[in-house]
Amino acid sequence: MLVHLNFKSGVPVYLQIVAQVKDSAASGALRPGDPLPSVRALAEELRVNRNTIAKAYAELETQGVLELRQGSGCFLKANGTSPLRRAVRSERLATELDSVIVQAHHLQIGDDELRALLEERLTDFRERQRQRAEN
Amino acid sequence: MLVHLNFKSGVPVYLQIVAQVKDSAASGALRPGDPLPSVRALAEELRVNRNTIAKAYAELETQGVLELRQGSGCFLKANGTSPLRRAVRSERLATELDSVIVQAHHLQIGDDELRALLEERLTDFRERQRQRAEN
Amino acid sequence: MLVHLNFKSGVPVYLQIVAQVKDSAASGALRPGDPLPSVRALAEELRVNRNTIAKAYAELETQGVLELRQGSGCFLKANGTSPLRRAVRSERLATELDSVIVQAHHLQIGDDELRALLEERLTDFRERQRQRAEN
Amino acid sequence: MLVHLNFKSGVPVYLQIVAQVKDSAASGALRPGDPLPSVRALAEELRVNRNTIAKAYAELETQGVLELRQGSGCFLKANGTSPLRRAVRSERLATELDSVIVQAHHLQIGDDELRALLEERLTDFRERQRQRAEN
DNA sequence: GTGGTCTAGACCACC
DNA sequence: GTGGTCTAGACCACG
Repeated sequence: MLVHLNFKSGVPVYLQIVAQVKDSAASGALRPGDPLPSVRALAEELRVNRNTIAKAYAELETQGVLELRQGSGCFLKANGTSPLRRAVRSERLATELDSVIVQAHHLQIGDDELRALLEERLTDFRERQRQRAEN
Repeated sequence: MLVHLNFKSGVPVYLQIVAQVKDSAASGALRPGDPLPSVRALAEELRVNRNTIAKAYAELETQGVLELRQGSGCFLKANGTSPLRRAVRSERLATELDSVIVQAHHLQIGDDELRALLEERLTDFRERQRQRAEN
Repeated sequence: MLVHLNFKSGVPVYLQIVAQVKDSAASGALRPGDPLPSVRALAEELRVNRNTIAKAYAELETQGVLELRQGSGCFLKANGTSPLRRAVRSERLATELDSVIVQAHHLQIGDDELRALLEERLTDFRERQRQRAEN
Repeated sequence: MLVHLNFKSGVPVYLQIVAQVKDSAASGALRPGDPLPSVRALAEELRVNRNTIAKAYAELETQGVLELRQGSGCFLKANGTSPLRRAVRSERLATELDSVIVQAHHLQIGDDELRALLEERLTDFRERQRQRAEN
Protein backbone atom coordinates (compact mmCIF):
# COMPACT_ATOMS: atom_id res chain seq x y z
CA MET A 1 0.00 0.00 0.00
CA LEU A 2 1.09 3.49 -0.72
CA VAL A 3 -0.90 6.40 0.53
CA HIS A 4 0.17 10.02 0.48
CA LEU A 5 -1.57 12.34 2.91
CA ASN A 6 -1.89 16.09 2.75
CA PHE A 7 -2.72 17.36 6.21
CA LYS A 8 -3.29 20.91 5.11
CA SER A 9 -5.58 20.46 2.13
CA GLY A 10 -8.72 20.63 4.23
CA VAL A 11 -9.80 17.24 2.89
CA PRO A 12 -10.45 14.89 5.81
CA VAL A 13 -7.64 12.38 6.14
CA TYR A 14 -9.96 9.38 6.15
CA LEU A 15 -11.48 10.54 2.86
CA GLN A 16 -8.04 10.90 1.32
CA ILE A 17 -7.40 7.27 2.23
CA VAL A 18 -10.78 6.15 0.90
CA ALA A 19 -10.15 7.94 -2.41
CA GLN A 20 -6.71 6.47 -2.88
CA VAL A 21 -7.79 2.91 -2.14
CA LYS A 22 -10.71 3.26 -4.52
CA ASP A 23 -8.40 4.61 -7.20
CA SER A 24 -6.07 1.66 -6.77
CA ALA A 25 -8.99 -0.72 -7.04
CA ALA A 26 -10.45 1.02 -10.07
CA SER A 27 -7.17 1.06 -11.94
CA GLY A 28 -6.27 -2.53 -11.20
CA ALA A 29 -3.33 -1.72 -8.97
CA LEU A 30 -5.21 -3.60 -6.29
CA ARG A 31 -7.06 -6.76 -7.36
CA PRO A 32 -10.04 -8.59 -5.85
CA GLY A 33 -8.93 -10.67 -2.90
CA ASP A 34 -5.75 -8.67 -2.31
CA PRO A 35 -5.07 -8.05 1.37
CA LEU A 36 -4.83 -4.54 2.77
CA PRO A 37 -2.58 -3.56 5.68
CA SER A 38 -4.07 -3.95 9.11
CA VAL A 39 -5.58 -0.91 10.76
CA ARG A 40 -2.76 -0.65 13.25
CA ALA A 41 -0.03 -1.16 10.62
CA LEU A 42 -1.40 1.53 8.32
CA ALA A 43 -1.98 3.87 11.26
CA GLU A 44 1.65 3.52 12.24
CA GLU A 45 2.91 3.95 8.69
CA LEU A 46 0.91 7.12 8.16
CA ARG A 47 1.44 8.38 11.72
CA VAL A 48 -2.25 8.78 12.14
CA ASN A 49 -4.68 7.70 14.82
CA ARG A 50 -6.07 4.17 14.48
CA ASN A 51 -9.59 5.56 14.67
CA THR A 52 -8.94 7.45 11.47
CA ILE A 53 -7.89 4.31 9.60
CA ALA A 54 -10.80 2.39 11.08
CA LYS A 55 -13.14 5.09 9.86
CA ALA A 56 -11.71 4.95 6.36
CA TYR A 57 -11.96 1.15 6.23
CA ALA A 58 -15.51 1.26 7.57
CA GLU A 59 -16.42 3.75 4.88
CA LEU A 60 -14.81 1.53 2.23
CA GLU A 61 -16.75 -1.45 3.56
CA THR A 62 -20.11 0.30 3.41
CA GLN A 63 -19.24 1.35 -0.14
CA GLY A 64 -18.65 -2.33 -0.94
CA VAL A 65 -15.01 -1.81 -1.87
CA LEU A 66 -13.55 -4.07 0.75
CA GLU A 67 -14.47 -6.71 3.25
CA LEU A 68 -13.44 -6.87 6.87
CA ARG A 69 -13.09 -10.46 8.06
CA GLN A 70 -12.85 -10.82 11.79
CA GLY A 71 -9.44 -12.02 12.83
CA SER A 72 -8.02 -12.55 9.38
CA GLY A 73 -7.85 -8.95 8.17
CA CYS A 74 -9.12 -6.86 5.38
CA PHE A 75 -9.46 -7.76 1.69
CA LEU A 76 -10.52 -6.16 -1.53
CA LYS A 77 -13.95 -7.33 -2.60
CA ALA A 78 -14.56 -9.05 -5.93
CA ASN A 79 -17.51 -6.94 -7.06
CA GLY A 80 -15.55 -3.75 -6.70
CA THR A 81 -16.02 -0.63 -8.72
CA SER A 82 -15.85 -1.10 -12.45
CA PRO A 83 -12.31 -0.60 -13.75
CA LEU A 84 -11.68 2.82 -15.20
CA ARG A 85 -10.85 3.32 -18.84
CA ARG A 86 -7.45 4.78 -19.57
CA ALA A 87 -8.95 8.09 -20.73
CA VAL A 88 -10.90 8.50 -17.51
CA ARG A 89 -7.80 7.83 -15.44
CA SER A 90 -5.83 10.48 -17.33
CA GLU A 91 -8.63 12.92 -16.87
CA ARG A 92 -8.50 12.61 -13.11
CA LEU A 93 -4.81 13.27 -13.02
CA ALA A 94 -5.20 16.21 -15.37
CA THR A 95 -7.30 18.04 -12.79
CA GLU A 96 -4.57 17.72 -10.21
CA LEU A 97 -1.90 18.73 -12.69
CA ASP A 98 -3.85 21.87 -13.54
CA SER A 99 -3.85 22.80 -9.88
CA VAL A 100 -0.09 22.23 -9.71
CA ILE A 101 0.41 24.47 -12.73
CA VAL A 102 -1.62 27.28 -11.18
CA GLN A 103 0.32 26.94 -7.96
CA ALA A 104 3.60 27.08 -9.90
CA HIS A 105 2.47 30.31 -11.53
CA HIS A 106 1.81 31.94 -8.18
CA LEU A 107 5.10 30.71 -6.79
CA GLN A 108 6.82 32.16 -9.85
CA ILE A 109 8.17 28.80 -10.91
CA GLY A 110 8.70 28.48 -14.65
CA ASP A 111 7.87 25.54 -16.90
CA ASP A 112 11.43 24.23 -17.05
CA GLU A 113 11.85 24.39 -13.34
CA LEU A 114 8.52 22.61 -12.94
CA ARG A 115 9.65 19.82 -15.26
CA ALA A 116 12.91 19.50 -13.36
CA LEU A 117 11.04 19.35 -10.08
CA LEU A 118 8.80 16.59 -11.43
CA GLU A 119 11.85 14.55 -12.44
CA GLU A 120 13.37 15.07 -9.01
CA ARG A 121 10.24 13.91 -7.23
CA LEU A 122 9.82 10.94 -9.56
CA THR A 123 13.37 9.81 -8.86
CA ASP A 124 12.74 10.25 -5.18
CA PHE A 125 9.53 8.25 -5.42
CA ARG A 126 11.14 5.33 -7.27
CA GLU A 127 13.92 5.29 -4.71
CA ARG A 128 11.47 5.06 -1.85
CA GLN A 129 9.61 2.27 -3.65
CA ARG A 130 12.81 0.28 -3.98
CA GLN A 131 13.58 0.64 -0.30
CA ARG A 132 10.04 -0.40 0.54
CA ALA A 133 10.40 -3.50 -1.64
CA GLU A 134 13.59 -4.53 0.15
CA ASN A 135 11.93 -4.59 3.56
CA MET B 1 -16.29 36.90 -10.88
CA LEU B 2 -17.05 33.28 -11.29
CA VAL B 3 -16.80 31.18 -8.20
CA HIS B 4 -18.52 27.88 -7.88
CA LEU B 5 -18.82 26.17 -4.53
CA ASN B 6 -19.20 22.53 -3.71
CA PHE B 7 -20.66 22.26 -0.25
CA LYS B 8 -20.48 18.47 -0.16
CA SER B 9 -16.82 18.01 -0.97
CA GLY B 10 -15.65 18.51 2.58
CA VAL B 11 -13.17 21.11 1.34
CA PRO B 12 -13.60 24.27 3.42
CA VAL B 13 -15.56 26.89 1.52
CA TYR B 14 -12.97 29.58 2.12
CA LEU B 15 -10.25 27.36 0.60
CA GLN B 16 -12.39 26.72 -2.47
CA ILE B 17 -12.66 30.47 -2.94
CA VAL B 18 -8.92 30.93 -2.44
CA ALA B 19 -8.16 28.28 -5.04
CA GLN B 20 -10.54 29.71 -7.61
CA VAL B 21 -9.37 33.28 -7.22
CA LYS B 22 -5.77 32.11 -7.58
CA ASP B 23 -6.78 30.18 -10.66
CA SER B 24 -8.45 33.21 -12.19
CA ALA B 25 -5.41 35.33 -11.43
CA ALA B 26 -3.00 32.79 -12.88
CA SER B 27 -4.97 32.24 -16.07
CA GLY B 28 -5.33 35.94 -16.67
CA ALA B 29 -9.09 36.10 -16.15
CA LEU B 30 -8.25 38.66 -13.50
CA ARG B 31 -5.54 41.23 -14.12
CA PRO B 32 -3.33 43.17 -11.71
CA GLY B 33 -5.22 46.08 -10.25
CA ASP B 34 -8.59 44.61 -11.05
CA PRO B 35 -11.13 45.06 -8.28
CA LEU B 36 -12.71 41.98 -6.78
CA PRO B 37 -16.28 41.86 -5.52
CA SER B 38 -16.67 43.32 -2.06
CA VAL B 39 -16.81 40.96 0.87
CA ARG B 40 -20.48 41.68 1.34
CA ALA B 41 -21.33 41.30 -2.35
CA LEU B 42 -19.54 38.00 -2.78
CA ALA B 43 -21.02 36.69 0.44
CA GLU B 44 -24.47 37.44 -0.87
CA GLU B 45 -23.74 36.03 -4.31
CA LEU B 46 -22.44 32.76 -2.90
CA ARG B 47 -25.01 32.69 -0.10
CA VAL B 48 -22.27 32.38 2.42
CA ASN B 49 -21.45 34.32 5.55
CA ARG B 50 -19.43 37.54 5.34
CA ASN B 51 -16.78 36.12 7.66
CA THR B 52 -16.15 33.20 5.35
CA ILE B 53 -15.36 35.53 2.45
CA ALA B 54 -13.29 37.73 4.73
CA LYS B 55 -11.25 34.70 5.74
CA ALA B 56 -10.67 33.71 2.12
CA TYR B 57 -9.62 37.26 1.17
CA ALA B 58 -7.33 37.50 4.18
CA GLU B 59 -5.65 34.25 3.19
CA LEU B 60 -5.22 35.54 -0.36
CA GLU B 61 -3.68 38.70 1.01
CA THR B 62 -1.09 36.83 3.07
CA GLN B 63 -0.29 34.79 -0.05
CA GLY B 64 0.38 38.01 -1.89
CA VAL B 65 -2.42 37.50 -4.40
CA LEU B 66 -4.50 40.50 -3.47
CA GLU B 67 -4.48 43.69 -1.49
CA LEU B 68 -7.21 44.75 0.92
CA ARG B 69 -7.64 48.46 1.46
CA GLN B 70 -9.74 49.70 4.34
CA GLY B 71 -12.84 51.43 3.13
CA SER B 72 -11.90 51.10 -0.48
CA GLY B 73 -12.07 47.45 -1.36
CA CYS B 74 -10.10 44.55 -2.65
CA PHE B 75 -7.72 44.50 -5.62
CA LEU B 76 -5.59 42.00 -7.46
CA LYS B 77 -1.89 42.47 -6.85
CA ALA B 78 0.73 42.38 -9.56
CA ASN B 79 2.37 39.01 -9.92
CA GLY B 80 5.97 38.60 -8.89
CA THR B 81 5.26 39.58 -5.33
CA SER B 82 5.50 36.22 -3.62
CA PRO B 83 7.09 36.99 -0.26
CA LEU B 84 8.49 33.49 0.11
CA ARG B 85 12.03 32.27 -0.22
CA ARG B 86 12.87 30.42 -3.39
CA ALA B 87 13.64 27.21 -1.53
CA VAL B 88 10.32 27.35 0.30
CA ARG B 89 8.47 27.90 -2.94
CA SER B 90 10.02 24.80 -4.54
CA GLU B 91 9.26 22.80 -1.45
CA ARG B 92 5.61 23.71 -1.53
CA LEU B 93 5.28 22.64 -5.12
CA ALA B 94 7.18 19.44 -4.41
CA THR B 95 4.54 18.45 -1.87
CA GLU B 96 1.85 18.85 -4.47
CA LEU B 97 3.85 16.97 -7.05
CA ASP B 98 4.34 14.09 -4.65
CA SER B 99 0.64 13.85 -4.26
CA VAL B 100 0.20 13.76 -8.05
CA ILE B 101 2.82 11.04 -8.35
CA VAL B 102 1.11 8.89 -5.75
CA GLN B 103 -2.20 9.32 -7.49
CA ALA B 104 -0.61 8.38 -10.80
CA HIS B 105 0.67 5.25 -9.10
CA HIS B 106 -2.78 4.38 -7.84
CA LEU B 107 -4.23 4.97 -11.29
CA GLN B 108 -1.52 2.80 -12.84
CA ILE B 109 -0.19 5.66 -14.92
CA GLY B 110 3.48 5.36 -15.78
CA ASP B 111 6.16 8.04 -15.64
CA ASP B 112 6.20 8.69 -19.38
CA GLU B 113 2.47 9.06 -19.53
CA LEU B 114 2.62 11.44 -16.57
CA ARG B 115 5.25 13.56 -18.29
CA ALA B 116 3.18 13.67 -21.44
CA LEU B 117 0.12 14.68 -19.44
CA LEU B 118 2.05 17.51 -17.79
CA GLU B 119 3.14 18.81 -21.19
CA GLU B 120 -0.43 18.66 -22.42
CA ARG B 121 -1.75 20.61 -19.45
CA LEU B 122 1.05 23.14 -19.65
CA THR B 123 0.31 23.76 -23.33
CA ASP B 124 -3.33 24.11 -22.49
CA PHE B 125 -2.61 26.58 -19.69
CA ARG B 126 -0.35 28.77 -21.81
CA GLU B 127 -2.97 28.71 -24.54
CA ARG B 128 -5.65 29.95 -22.16
CA GLN B 129 -3.30 32.66 -20.95
CA ARG B 130 -2.66 33.80 -24.52
CA GLN B 131 -6.36 33.97 -25.27
CA ARG B 132 -6.95 36.14 -22.20
CA ALA B 133 -4.08 38.39 -23.19
CA GLU B 134 -5.61 39.01 -26.62
CA ASN B 135 -8.88 40.27 -25.20
CA MET C 1 1.47 31.59 30.15
CA LEU C 2 1.26 35.22 30.98
CA VAL C 3 -0.76 37.32 28.63
CA HIS C 4 -2.10 40.66 29.65
CA LEU C 5 -4.71 42.40 27.55
CA ASN C 6 -5.47 46.06 27.25
CA PHE C 7 -9.01 46.40 25.95
CA LYS C 8 -8.87 50.17 25.74
CA SER C 9 -5.76 50.56 23.60
CA GLY C 10 -7.57 50.05 20.32
CA VAL C 11 -5.03 47.38 19.37
CA PRO C 12 -6.91 44.25 18.30
CA VAL C 13 -6.92 41.65 21.03
CA TYR C 14 -5.65 38.92 18.76
CA LEU C 15 -2.63 41.05 17.81
CA GLN C 16 -1.83 41.72 21.43
CA ILE C 17 -1.75 37.97 21.99
CA VAL C 18 0.42 37.43 18.91
CA ALA C 19 2.91 40.04 20.12
CA GLN C 20 3.12 38.65 23.62
CA VAL C 21 3.57 35.05 22.53
CA LYS C 22 6.31 36.14 20.14
CA ASP C 23 7.92 38.06 22.96
CA SER C 24 7.82 35.04 25.26
CA ALA C 25 9.28 32.87 22.52
CA ALA C 26 12.06 35.33 21.71
CA SER C 27 13.07 35.88 25.31
CA GLY C 28 13.17 32.19 26.05
CA ALA C 29 10.22 32.11 28.44
CA LEU C 30 8.79 29.57 26.04
CA ARG C 31 11.05 26.95 24.51
CA PRO C 32 10.75 25.01 21.26
CA GLY C 33 8.33 22.14 21.67
CA ASP C 34 6.65 23.67 24.68
CA PRO C 35 2.88 23.30 24.66
CA LEU C 36 0.76 26.43 24.74
CA PRO C 37 -2.59 26.65 26.49
CA SER C 38 -5.40 25.22 24.44
CA VAL C 39 -7.58 27.61 22.51
CA ARG C 40 -10.46 27.00 24.87
CA ALA C 41 -8.34 27.33 28.01
CA LEU C 42 -6.72 30.59 26.98
CA ALA C 43 -10.06 31.96 25.85
CA GLU C 44 -11.49 31.29 29.27
CA GLU C 45 -8.45 32.65 31.09
CA LEU C 46 -8.51 35.90 29.13
CA ARG C 47 -12.32 36.07 29.10
CA VAL C 48 -12.28 36.34 25.37
CA ASN C 49 -14.05 34.41 22.66
CA ARG C 50 -12.59 31.15 21.36
CA ASN C 51 -12.45 32.53 17.82
CA THR C 52 -10.24 35.40 18.92
CA ILE C 53 -7.66 33.02 20.34
CA ALA C 54 -7.95 30.80 17.27
CA LYS C 55 -7.22 33.80 15.07
CA ALA C 56 -4.16 34.73 17.12
CA TYR C 57 -2.84 31.17 17.03
CA ALA C 58 -3.48 30.90 13.29
CA GLU C 59 -1.52 34.10 12.72
CA LEU C 60 1.32 32.78 14.84
CA GLU C 61 1.31 29.59 12.80
CA THR C 62 1.62 31.43 9.50
CA GLN C 63 4.48 33.43 11.01
CA GLY C 64 6.22 30.17 11.80
CA VAL C 65 6.13 30.71 15.56
CA LEU C 66 3.92 27.79 16.45
CA GLU C 67 2.47 24.61 15.13
CA LEU C 68 -1.16 23.63 15.48
CA ARG C 69 -1.92 19.93 15.45
CA GLN C 70 -5.47 18.75 15.04
CA GLY C 71 -6.74 17.08 18.16
CA SER C 72 -3.45 17.34 19.92
CA GLY C 73 -2.85 20.99 20.63
CA CYS C 74 -0.53 23.86 20.03
CA PHE C 75 3.27 23.81 20.31
CA LEU C 76 6.13 26.25 20.01
CA LYS C 77 8.18 25.70 16.88
CA ALA C 78 11.96 25.70 16.82
CA ASN C 79 13.40 29.03 15.81
CA GLY C 80 15.11 29.39 12.48
CA THR C 81 12.00 28.46 10.55
CA SER C 82 10.99 31.83 9.17
CA PRO C 83 9.61 31.08 5.72
CA LEU C 84 10.35 34.55 4.42
CA ARG C 85 13.01 35.73 2.06
CA ARG C 86 15.94 37.54 3.60
CA ALA C 87 15.13 40.74 1.74
CA VAL C 88 11.55 40.67 2.92
CA ARG C 89 12.63 40.13 6.49
CA SER C 90 14.92 43.18 6.42
CA GLU C 91 12.19 45.22 4.85
CA ARG C 92 9.73 44.37 7.61
CA LEU C 93 12.17 45.41 10.27
CA ALA C 94 13.01 48.59 8.37
CA THR C 95 9.37 49.65 8.58
CA GLU C 96 9.44 49.27 12.35
CA LEU C 97 12.74 51.08 12.61
CA ASP C 98 11.38 53.99 10.58
CA SER C 99 8.57 54.31 13.05
CA VAL C 100 11.06 54.36 15.94
CA ILE C 101 13.13 57.02 14.20
CA VAL C 102 10.12 59.25 13.69
CA GLN C 103 9.13 58.85 17.30
CA ALA C 104 12.66 59.72 18.38
CA HIS C 105 12.37 62.84 16.24
CA HIS C 106 9.12 63.79 17.92
CA LEU C 107 10.63 63.20 21.34
CA GLN C 108 13.66 65.29 20.41
CA ILE C 109 16.01 62.38 20.85
CA GLY C 110 19.16 62.60 18.75
CA ASP C 111 20.84 59.88 16.69
CA ASP C 112 23.58 59.18 19.20
CA GLU C 113 21.17 58.88 22.05
CA LEU C 114 19.03 56.54 19.92
CA ARG C 115 22.03 54.33 19.16
CA ALA C 116 22.93 54.24 22.84
CA LEU C 117 19.38 53.30 23.73
CA LEU C 118 19.42 50.47 21.21
CA GLU C 119 22.61 49.10 22.72
CA GLU C 120 21.11 49.33 26.19
CA ARG C 121 17.97 47.42 25.16
CA LEU C 122 19.98 44.82 23.25
CA THR C 123 22.17 44.19 26.27
CA ASP C 124 19.08 43.93 28.40
CA PHE C 125 17.46 41.47 25.99
CA ARG C 126 20.52 39.21 25.79
CA GLU C 127 20.76 39.28 29.57
CA ARG C 128 17.16 38.14 29.93
CA GLN C 129 17.81 35.37 27.41
CA ARG C 130 20.84 34.19 29.35
CA GLN C 131 18.89 34.09 32.59
CA ARG C 132 16.19 31.97 30.97
CA ALA C 133 18.81 29.64 29.55
CA GLU C 134 20.28 29.00 33.00
CA ASN C 135 17.00 27.83 34.48
CA MET D 1 5.30 68.20 10.53
CA LEU D 2 6.47 64.68 10.22
CA VAL D 3 4.15 61.82 10.86
CA HIS D 4 4.85 58.18 10.16
CA LEU D 5 1.84 55.91 9.83
CA ASN D 6 1.68 52.17 10.22
CA PHE D 7 -1.45 50.94 8.51
CA LYS D 8 -1.09 47.38 9.70
CA SER D 9 -0.45 47.87 13.40
CA GLY D 10 -4.13 47.77 14.27
CA VAL D 11 -3.84 51.18 15.93
CA PRO D 12 -6.38 53.59 14.41
CA VAL D 13 -4.67 56.03 12.10
CA TYR D 14 -6.18 59.08 13.76
CA LEU D 15 -4.82 57.91 17.12
CA GLN D 16 -1.36 57.48 15.66
CA ILE D 17 -1.51 61.10 14.53
CA VAL D 18 -2.78 62.26 17.91
CA ALA D 19 0.02 60.45 19.72
CA GLN D 20 2.74 61.85 17.48
CA VAL D 21 1.53 65.43 17.74
CA LYS D 22 1.29 65.11 21.51
CA ASP D 23 4.81 63.69 21.64
CA SER D 24 6.13 66.61 19.60
CA ALA D 25 4.38 69.05 21.93
CA ALA D 26 5.58 67.32 25.07
CA SER D 27 9.19 67.18 23.92
CA GLY D 28 9.33 70.76 22.74
CA ALA D 29 9.68 69.88 19.07
CA LEU D 30 6.48 71.85 18.60
CA ARG D 31 6.09 75.03 20.64
CA PRO D 32 2.99 76.93 21.78
CA GLY D 33 1.62 79.01 18.95
CA ASP D 34 3.30 76.93 16.24
CA PRO D 35 1.05 76.35 13.25
CA LEU D 36 0.09 72.82 12.16
CA PRO D 37 -0.52 71.83 8.55
CA SER D 38 -4.04 72.28 7.29
CA VAL D 39 -6.36 69.30 7.31
CA ARG D 40 -6.27 69.00 3.55
CA ALA D 41 -2.48 69.42 3.34
CA LEU D 42 -1.78 66.76 5.93
CA ALA D 43 -4.39 64.46 4.40
CA GLU D 44 -2.64 64.75 1.05
CA GLU D 45 0.81 64.25 2.54
CA LEU D 46 -0.23 61.11 4.40
CA ARG D 47 -2.50 59.87 1.61
CA VAL D 48 -5.33 59.55 4.04
CA ASN D 49 -8.91 60.74 3.97
CA ARG D 50 -9.52 64.28 5.19
CA ASN D 51 -12.09 62.96 7.65
CA THR D 52 -9.33 61.03 9.37
CA ILE D 53 -7.19 64.13 9.87
CA ALA D 54 -10.20 66.14 10.96
CA LYS D 55 -10.96 63.47 13.54
CA ALA D 56 -7.40 63.56 14.88
CA TYR D 57 -7.40 67.35 15.11
CA ALA D 58 -10.80 67.34 16.81
CA GLU D 59 -9.49 64.85 19.34
CA LEU D 60 -6.42 67.00 19.93
CA GLU D 61 -8.64 70.04 20.40
CA THR D 62 -10.85 68.37 23.01
CA GLN D 63 -7.68 67.26 24.79
CA GLY D 64 -6.62 70.91 24.84
CA VAL D 65 -3.48 70.31 22.82
CA LEU D 66 -4.35 72.56 19.94
CA GLU D 67 -6.74 75.23 18.89
CA LEU D 68 -8.72 75.39 15.65
CA ARG D 69 -9.25 78.98 14.55
CA GLN D 70 -11.84 79.36 11.84
CA GLY D 71 -10.27 80.49 8.60
CA SER D 72 -6.75 80.97 9.90
CA GLY D 73 -5.83 77.37 10.65
CA CYS D 74 -4.68 75.27 13.49
CA PHE D 75 -2.18 76.15 16.23
CA LEU D 76 -0.58 74.57 19.24
CA LYS D 77 -2.09 75.79 22.47
CA ALA D 78 -0.03 77.50 25.17
CA ASN D 79 -1.23 75.42 28.09
CA GLY D 80 -0.19 72.21 26.44
CA THR D 81 0.91 69.07 28.16
CA SER D 82 3.76 69.48 30.57
CA PRO D 83 7.12 68.92 28.93
CA LEU D 84 8.53 65.44 29.44
CA ARG D 85 11.73 64.89 31.32
CA ARG D 86 14.54 63.33 29.34
CA ALA D 87 14.31 60.04 31.23
CA VAL D 88 10.62 59.72 30.48
CA ARG D 89 11.20 60.35 26.80
CA SER D 90 13.88 57.66 26.64
CA GLU D 91 11.57 55.25 28.41
CA ARG D 92 8.92 55.61 25.75
CA LEU D 93 11.34 54.87 22.98
CA ALA D 94 12.73 51.91 24.89
CA THR D 95 9.38 50.16 24.70
CA GLU D 96 9.34 50.46 20.93
CA LEU D 97 12.94 49.38 20.65
CA ASP D 98 12.18 46.28 22.69
CA SER D 99 9.49 45.38 20.22
CA VAL D 100 11.93 45.87 17.33
CA ILE D 101 14.42 43.58 19.03
CA VAL D 102 11.85 40.84 19.49
CA GLN D 103 10.82 41.18 15.88
CA ALA D 104 14.45 40.95 14.78
CA HIS D 105 14.82 37.73 16.76
CA HIS D 106 11.88 36.14 14.99
CA LEU D 107 13.12 37.34 11.63
CA GLN D 108 16.51 35.82 12.44
CA ILE D 109 18.27 39.14 12.15
CA GLY D 110 21.39 39.41 14.28
CA ASP D 111 22.54 42.35 16.39
CA ASP D 112 25.08 43.59 13.88
CA GLU D 113 22.63 43.45 11.04
CA LEU D 114 20.11 45.29 13.20
CA ARG D 115 22.63 48.04 13.92
CA ALA D 116 23.46 48.32 10.24
CA LEU D 117 19.78 48.54 9.39
CA LEU D 118 19.31 51.33 11.92
CA GLU D 119 22.16 53.30 10.36
CA GLU D 120 20.66 52.79 6.92
CA ARG D 121 17.27 54.03 8.00
CA LEU D 122 18.77 56.98 9.88
CA THR D 123 20.67 58.04 6.78
CA ASP D 124 17.52 57.67 4.76
CA PHE D 125 15.57 59.73 7.26
CA ARG D 126 18.09 62.59 7.30
CA GLU D 127 18.10 62.58 3.52
CA ARG D 128 14.32 62.89 3.39
CA GLN D 129 14.48 65.71 5.96
CA ARG D 130 16.92 67.63 3.82
CA GLN D 131 14.73 67.29 0.76
CA ARG D 132 11.76 68.44 2.78
CA ALA D 133 13.68 71.50 3.97
CA GLU D 134 14.55 72.45 0.40
CA ASN D 135 10.91 72.62 -0.67
C1' DG E 1 -20.25 52.21 1.01
C1' DT E 2 -15.63 49.45 2.36
C1' DG E 3 -12.87 45.92 5.32
C1' DG E 4 -11.65 44.52 10.45
C1' DT E 5 -12.73 42.80 14.91
C1' DC E 6 -15.31 40.43 18.23
C1' DT E 7 -19.06 37.55 20.30
C1' DA E 8 -22.03 33.49 20.83
C1' DG E 9 -22.95 29.29 19.58
C1' DA E 10 -23.17 25.37 16.32
C1' DC E 11 -21.08 21.13 14.09
C1' DC E 12 -17.08 18.43 12.39
C1' DA E 13 -12.64 15.83 12.28
C1' DC E 14 -9.19 14.03 14.99
C1' DC E 15 -6.56 12.07 19.48
C1' DG F 1 -10.28 16.47 25.05
C1' DT F 2 -8.02 19.14 20.69
C1' DG F 3 -8.25 22.62 16.64
C1' DG F 4 -11.14 24.05 12.22
C1' DT F 5 -15.08 25.83 9.98
C1' DC F 6 -19.22 28.29 9.56
C1' DT F 7 -23.24 31.30 10.84
C1' DA F 8 -25.56 35.43 12.58
C1' DG F 9 -25.21 39.66 14.08
C1' DA F 10 -22.90 43.59 16.43
C1' DC F 11 -19.73 47.68 16.39
C1' DC F 12 -15.66 50.30 14.64
C1' DA F 13 -12.51 52.80 11.42
C1' DC F 14 -12.09 54.50 7.00
C1' DG F 15 -13.51 56.74 2.10
